[in-house]
This record gives sequence, C-alpha cells and structure tokens, in this order.
Amino acid sequence: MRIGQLAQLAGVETQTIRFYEQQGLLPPPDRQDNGYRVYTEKHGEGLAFIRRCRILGLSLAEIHELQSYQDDPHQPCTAVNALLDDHISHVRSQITALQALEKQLVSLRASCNDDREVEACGVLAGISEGNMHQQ
Amino acid sequence: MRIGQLAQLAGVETQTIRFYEQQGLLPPPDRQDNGYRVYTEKHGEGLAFIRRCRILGLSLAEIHELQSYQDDPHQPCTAVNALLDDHISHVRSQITALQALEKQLVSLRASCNDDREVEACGVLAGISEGNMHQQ
DNA sequence: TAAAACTATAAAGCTACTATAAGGTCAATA
DNA sequence: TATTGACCTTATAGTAGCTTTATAGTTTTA
Ligand SMILES: [Zn+2]
Ligand SMILES: [Zn+2]
Ligand SMILES: [Zn+2]
Ligand SMILES: [Zn+2]
Repeated sequence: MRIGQLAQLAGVETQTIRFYEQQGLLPPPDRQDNGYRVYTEKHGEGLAFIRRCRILGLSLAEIHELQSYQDDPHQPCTAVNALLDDHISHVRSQITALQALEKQLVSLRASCNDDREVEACGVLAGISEGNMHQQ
Repeated sequence: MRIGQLAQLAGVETQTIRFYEQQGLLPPPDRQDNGYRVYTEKHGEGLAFIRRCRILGLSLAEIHELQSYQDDPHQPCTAVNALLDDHISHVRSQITALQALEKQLVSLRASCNDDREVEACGVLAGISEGNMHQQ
C-alpha cells in the first residue's frame, strides 16, 4: 500500500503521514526501488491510533509516551491511566478558563447596544478603561 | 520613556513591544540619537489596549480590526459589536467542543482501573478499538 | 507520446510570542 | 581610565501540529 492509499483510508493528507514518520510516531516503512514508501496493515493501525489520540486532544508528546507504554505490554498500566487523568485535568482547566472568559465577554458586550458611534461604543470603552475584573 | 520602562508598566517583555510594532499594532516611536526607542503616554495606552484585548482572547488580527474602527470614530459601532459577538461564539464553540471531549475522556478513563497490565489496559484498548462516538 | 496523477525532499508559513546571539550605549565605579 | 553592569539594538530560531509551496522524479492514463 502506498502513501496516498493509506492517507485516504485514515482520512489525512499524505504530508501528515510523512510528518508523523519524521516525528517518530510512525515507524519508517520499507521503500520500493523508486523510493516510494510501502505500508502494511500495522502502519494503518498505528496511524489510526494516532488520529484517535489527536481527536481526544492528546499532544504528539503524549501520544509518544503512550506508544512507549505499548512497547512494554507487561508493565502495570498505572502510567497510562495517569496520563489520561492529567489530560482530563488539562481539558477541565481550559474549560474553566474559557467559561470565565465568556462571562467577561458577555458583560462587555452588554455595555453596548448598536446604533452608537465608535466614539461612544461601550465595548471599546470597556476595553480601554480596563475595568475588567481579572481572573 | 524607553522600552524597558514601558515594558515594566505594561507587564510585558521588551521583545513583545518590538513584536507588536513589527506587526503594526503599535506605531513606531521616535528614536533617540543612539537609536533607542522613545515612547509617549499614547503608546502606553495603546499597549494597554492590546494587552486587555489579548486577555480577552482576541487575536492580533481582531485587535488590528478594532484599531481600524477606532481610527474612524464617527462610524456606527456595529462592526465592533459584531466582532465581539463573533468572538463570543468562537469561545462558546470551544467550550462546547471541550465539554464533549471531557465526556469522552472520562468515559474512556472509567474503562480502566489501575493494577492492570498495559496489555489489558482499558484506556489503550478503548483508543485502539476506536469505539469513540465522534463529535 | 504526452498529459495527469502520484511520489519524493526540503523549506517556508501559520500564531503569538519567547529565547538566543552578537553587539552598541551609557552611568557609575575602582 | 578601564571596566563592570544595565540597558538598548537587530537578526535569527524555536515553540505545536500541521499546511503550503517549490522543485523534481515516477507511474498511470488517454
Ligand atoms: Zn494533555
Ligand atoms: Zn458598540
Ligand atoms: Zn476571536
Ligand atoms: Zn489502564
């Protein structure tokens, strides 16, 4: 299987596959005489794993870490679970931060109705005057 | 006022100020004979405006847009308000996406207790098997 | 046979900075 | 006077995760 077909199966661009190889997330495949990469089903599974991790918001470094655990199947899986716990708290703190932000933005927006001149815009005034309760 | 003092007042690094100048967000200040930048209070206000926008999560492009509205103070402020509305919906959709993500991650995490081997880890199995209800 | 479609590598671009390098300027000190 | 230290200058590279572009070689199709 060549790179284009693998890309189509996985729903990614060919460059993304080469990028993952370069980053050490996909093992370098064999090459044909002309230099074309030849992929096996294993590569397909590896790529699918990476993509599902990315959909879950895991960084390439976190994926790399998961892969290193997979290479040692008889270790306890504590580290895997811990990685996920950490990631969940990443996500939760992002949510919290964004919710606080949303509140600020909504209150800022409420300080202006349309049909004003820029000079009198409540939004711009709110930003300029800096009466933003931080954090 | 030189760059270091302005930086301290605004709570940013000097490089950040030069960066904003380079990006066209801060007007190029006058220079002393030795080439040092000399800032006025106007620059301080401009920088404070940018920083408050950044705290609100606005991109440099959005800030640039806001500045262009400020240059035309007698226009109606509809566009300003619209920009903020757009940004609020950016933030809201990020929140929604992250909340969905959190759900997936929590359910994935629940599929494993500690004290298993990596081979039998419910988390890794959950990712590998791809039984993730997308979006 | 010639164009279309595919593959290859290398390098730049994206965001919003941050960090590093290599050097010039200035006031105070030894 | 020489030197230290704090400040300033520009230019360049690094961060994350790709995407885009450039340039070129190969295979497939019309
Ligand atoms: Zn994470
Ligand atoms: Zn307004
Ligand atoms: Zn926005
Ligand atoms: Zn586990």
